[in-house]
Amino acid sequence: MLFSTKAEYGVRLMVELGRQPGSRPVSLGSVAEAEKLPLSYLEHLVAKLRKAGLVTSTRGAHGGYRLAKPAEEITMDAVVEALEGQIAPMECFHDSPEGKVLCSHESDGDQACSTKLLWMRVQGGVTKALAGTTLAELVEFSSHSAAKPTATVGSAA
Amino acid sequence: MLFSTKAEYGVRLMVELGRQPGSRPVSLGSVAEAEKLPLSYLEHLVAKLRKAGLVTSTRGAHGGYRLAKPAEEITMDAVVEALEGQIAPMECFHDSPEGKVLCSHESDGDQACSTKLLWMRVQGGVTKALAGTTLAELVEFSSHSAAKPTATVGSAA
DNA sequence: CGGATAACCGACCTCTTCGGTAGGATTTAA
DNA sequence: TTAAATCCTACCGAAGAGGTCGGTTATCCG
Repeated sequence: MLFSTKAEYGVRLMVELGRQPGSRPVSLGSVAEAEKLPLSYLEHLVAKLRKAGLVTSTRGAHGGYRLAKPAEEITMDAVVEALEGQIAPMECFHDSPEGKVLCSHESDGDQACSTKLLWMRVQGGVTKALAGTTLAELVEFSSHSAAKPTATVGSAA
Repeated sequence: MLFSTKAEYGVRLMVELGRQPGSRPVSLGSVAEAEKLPLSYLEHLVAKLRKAGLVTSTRGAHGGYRLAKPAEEITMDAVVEALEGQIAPMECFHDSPEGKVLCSHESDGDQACSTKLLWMRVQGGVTKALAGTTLAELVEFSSHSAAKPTATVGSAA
């Protein structure tokens, strides 16, 4: 599998937030209820999203989460990266400070390692797909066919 | 990480085989030597490649492995899939017998789950990148810049 | 024939991550 | 002041990653 359920659950969480009018915060409990996901696990995931500046939180009773930006401005590369960590096809891949792609096998001189071409293309394909998809698209897409349960704004359960 | 070192090592192994003239089999030992990879681990990987019909083996002294097809006809989606298993962005994704993409969250009716659009695009990007790259390209690419150690055809060490 | 070489095979082992639980502390609206 | 919510840290079982090891079989060469 390319990604774990962290990305899956996290994206669903974001979509759920994206469904809401936007003014009132949505409690994690209601999201967990709507998506049938374990609340305590979602807490871990939403923490990453918050640290990445994708959602904001308000504590206390009637608190909850809401999107930090309009859904049209949230691209999925940021979401997935917040949840899964840096998107690289392979261990040895990492972005250098100057934005270049490095492969740690190239330490001996700057000769290309035989797999670099391949992983570059793969990474390109993935980031293009992720960066080219906005949260708004997913919200729209999922609300089409679905009489899906939506998180209620009030208290859960 | 999208892929593990299984794909990395396996691809390097294939490239190493691709460098050879083609008639004589290359021993795993010499590949391990050239790429500085553990021989016993490579054995597991090459077994998968063999079962997938990508390499053929000849046993006994002066035995070894060679490509089952010319490098131009080997695309990397087959290689990576043989090593890593089915290429799917997410646990819930699997190809149905008829070639359709399924998402197990859709069991209740055929309504789209909110993440399907995203994962479809990601998978498309990956498979396009993999299927669009041949082993021959990688062999060519790696031999350009490199005074890389090549597996000797004879005995290792 | 008898080594030596190498492919084959399966059991095992350690370490990390995944997916999730538990318990508590803190903030805030009613 | 109490209930609802976020926040935080620790833990835990299962699974996979990345190897290692020992042995078996097949084949060439002298």
